[in-house]
Amino acid sequence: MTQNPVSTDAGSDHTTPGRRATISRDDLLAAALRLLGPHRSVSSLSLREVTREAGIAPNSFYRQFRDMDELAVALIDLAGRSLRKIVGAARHRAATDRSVVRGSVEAFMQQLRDDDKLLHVLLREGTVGSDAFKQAVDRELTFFEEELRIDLVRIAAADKAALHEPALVARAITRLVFAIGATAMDLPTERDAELIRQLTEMVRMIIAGSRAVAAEARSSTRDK
Amino acid sequence: MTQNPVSTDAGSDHTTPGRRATISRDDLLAAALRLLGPHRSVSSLSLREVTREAGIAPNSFYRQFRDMDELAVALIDLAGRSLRKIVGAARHRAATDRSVVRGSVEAFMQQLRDDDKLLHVLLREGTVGSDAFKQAVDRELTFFEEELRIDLVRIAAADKAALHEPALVARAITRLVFAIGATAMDLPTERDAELIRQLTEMVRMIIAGSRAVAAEARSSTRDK
DNA sequence: TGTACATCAGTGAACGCGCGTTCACTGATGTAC
DNA sequence: TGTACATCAGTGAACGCGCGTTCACTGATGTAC
Repeated sequence: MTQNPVSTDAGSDHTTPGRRATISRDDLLAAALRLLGPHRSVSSLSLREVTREAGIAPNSFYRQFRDMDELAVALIDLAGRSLRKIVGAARHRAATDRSVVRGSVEAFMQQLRDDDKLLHVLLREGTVGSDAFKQAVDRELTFFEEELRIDLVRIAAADKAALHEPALVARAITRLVFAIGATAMDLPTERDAELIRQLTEMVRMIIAGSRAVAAEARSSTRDK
Repeated sequence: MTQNPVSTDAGSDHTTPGRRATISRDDLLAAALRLLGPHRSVSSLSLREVTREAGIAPNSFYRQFRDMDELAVALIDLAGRSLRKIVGAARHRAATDRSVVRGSVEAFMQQLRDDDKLLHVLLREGTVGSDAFKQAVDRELTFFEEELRIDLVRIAAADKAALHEPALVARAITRLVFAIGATAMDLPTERDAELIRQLTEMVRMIIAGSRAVAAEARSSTRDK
């Protein structure tokens, strides 16, 4: 299991007089993460469970968060930041390579298999929960899309192969990879290779489709 | 709000001596559906809530289902059957038309906007819940993929435009539409037109990409 | 048709449990002088 | 440096609540004769 640092400085340590702080927001976030797994989702965690795991009294929770929903949102922010860092690194590492797509997909699956709880949260909990929670998840997905879009445009320019609506391509890829990734969490590891192949193929099809549409649009404009 | 018939004959009405049956499995399923909405998911429903809504005593629940999980799975079966019927009809209606893709996407969104609770269930609850529940959702998605695959092959044959890995194409389209659809549930209706456009474009890109890859593979084989 | 009986769908009451939240508190830490 | 004081992070106990589940029951329905 990957050790998640949870060093988000979420509490904005203002140095005011008279304080102790033996327990921090991060401690609670870390405790919540420890409780998560294939069979425990954020929405099923109780306040008392988290404080029990963190080793503090239930009411101490309120010193850090208004309620569990606020903790859940903080968890999503954390997860998004963590994942973008990882996949971003993988993408730039592979950028010199020919196979950016496969490299990124592999990095993604690897992270999934390392049992990254943060990734689990982001992948599977986007559709259930409070509005604030759902918005937090959507925000992270949008960040992802934007980074991917920039990469796509860059690569397209380098390859001299224009893309049709790169923003849409980025969105489609992101949502698809996340959707398939979410189901992958419950599958045995033996299926990973096949899943990577399928995901890679899907992403390539989307990009090829975008190029085809772009080429088609260009030629039809020329025809006019 | 669409009136959902819930006439699944789920209880297998065996005519044994001495029975009454003033309440049925379907009554409980209907009650559960009534409670669902944008802010209530199946996993957050309690047994007592459902029986309250159905107007029976809490313990009567056990005459129909072992527990809430069994009810949730029954709900998924119902939802899958309902949605496949609707989209299947839309697809065949549009099959004569040129725009199968757009027609299907529109039918899908229309159903979503009719506040079809069954659709909500299927779209958004696939990743949280018991194993049995998740498997039920996955089963329905797989049915969907298979029907779509058959349609794709049929259309490709008619158009004389071969597809690369139609099964993968069907899977990508299904998962993508469901993922985007799930987020659409929370958006205001004004965004629908834009969403339909995006979804249609995405699906077309996937299909175009599949054709492009197929064409490329064919030409490279010919080159050999 | 009428009567005695068996079945079992649905009930009312009760259980123990974990929950979120509140309250007044305590005692270590940091500050002022 | 030493002392008195203010702050406030964390606490222990208690609350009322809705939950899932159990139990022995009741009374309408269908069956046998």
